[in-house]
Amino acid sequence: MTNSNNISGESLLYLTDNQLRQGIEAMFFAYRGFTADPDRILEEYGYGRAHHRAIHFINCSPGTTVNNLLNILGVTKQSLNRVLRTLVEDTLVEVKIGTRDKRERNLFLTDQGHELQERLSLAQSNRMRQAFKNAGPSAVSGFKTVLEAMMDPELNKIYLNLREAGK
Amino acid sequence: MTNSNNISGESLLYLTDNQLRQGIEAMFFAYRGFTADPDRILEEYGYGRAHHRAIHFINCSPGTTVNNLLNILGVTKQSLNRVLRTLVEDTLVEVKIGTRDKRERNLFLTDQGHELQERLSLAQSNRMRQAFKNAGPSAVSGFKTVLEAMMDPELNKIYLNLREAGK
DNA sequence: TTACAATGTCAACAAGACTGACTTATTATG
DNA sequence: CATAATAAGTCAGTCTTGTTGACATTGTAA
Repeated sequence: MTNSNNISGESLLYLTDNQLRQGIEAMFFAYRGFTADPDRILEEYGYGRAHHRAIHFINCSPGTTVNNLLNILGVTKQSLNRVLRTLVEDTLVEVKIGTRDKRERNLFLTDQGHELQERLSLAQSNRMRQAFKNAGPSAVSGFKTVLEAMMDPELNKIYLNLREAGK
Repeated sequence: MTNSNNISGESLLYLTDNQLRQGIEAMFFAYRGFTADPDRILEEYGYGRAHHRAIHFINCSPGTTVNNLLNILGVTKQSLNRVLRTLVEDTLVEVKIGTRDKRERNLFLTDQGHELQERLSLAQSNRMRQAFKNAGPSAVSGFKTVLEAMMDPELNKIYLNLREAGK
């Protein structure tokens, strides 16, 4: 069994090199599963994960600014702009000049954008729902606890802010 | 609190759209933390994540073949070969002609390769150890359970094989 | 001997990240 | 008001890492 050398109890065992290595590999393989379903949908549109991320976070925070999105995504202005430009050209994203500060651009999904967003979200949520169902509530709680502890502190802040924004 | 609308108990609440969305975002932000430390080390060498992955799995299964590595990594022969070639040129990886089947190439880390592997592993493990420590044993168990449920079935098989190989 | 398999290689291409430099509006500050 | 700072967009060039397709080499198996 996995616990053949469990002499000192789980509280000590769970930090062995082997357990850590398994954690690393679990992240690697699970992340591939995590992105596999949306990737197939995006391919139809000629889009990539960068488009997915932009759509996801514009949907979460409608009216968000470009700068805000840059902070969340952690990429350069030039990199985001390329993606944003195609989404605007394809009328999935709408750009409105800021009301308070006219330098800012507020980003919104169009109806078409929402349509794709929902397809992507459904595909990704279905897999996560299935995983959560199989694992059970307490496993889900542990899953989130570990992931939150694994984030960089600034990213954890952003994550928690989004959490509140989602009511 | 997060449970302000917890009327029907956790067993029903944990599958709401919001909980699923949070799971998706947790994966996104945690994966960035997961790769941040190794990325900084790899930069010194002019390497990328592709090199890290190759080094990791050669270390786990010394003497593995190219085909085997292709299955694990899920990339094309050409893509892996480019990475492998630089690692061999830099004498981090050694290639030996197969004994059973002389068409096969068995891959090993050199001493230099082990050195980098240990630096990378240490950096990544440290973060995971910290996360595991903060979260506690039962959270770690839940973390792995959910990740395993999230993998594609074939990837889960590969993951479980590696788990056994690691004693 | 012929077919198949494992590997390596060449070329061309694309997504998506980066840096650096520069422009255009607009706002804030002295 | 003039100047500095900010938000955004753009152009050009580079890098990594993935892709296809075609082809060569070597070794195994039918």
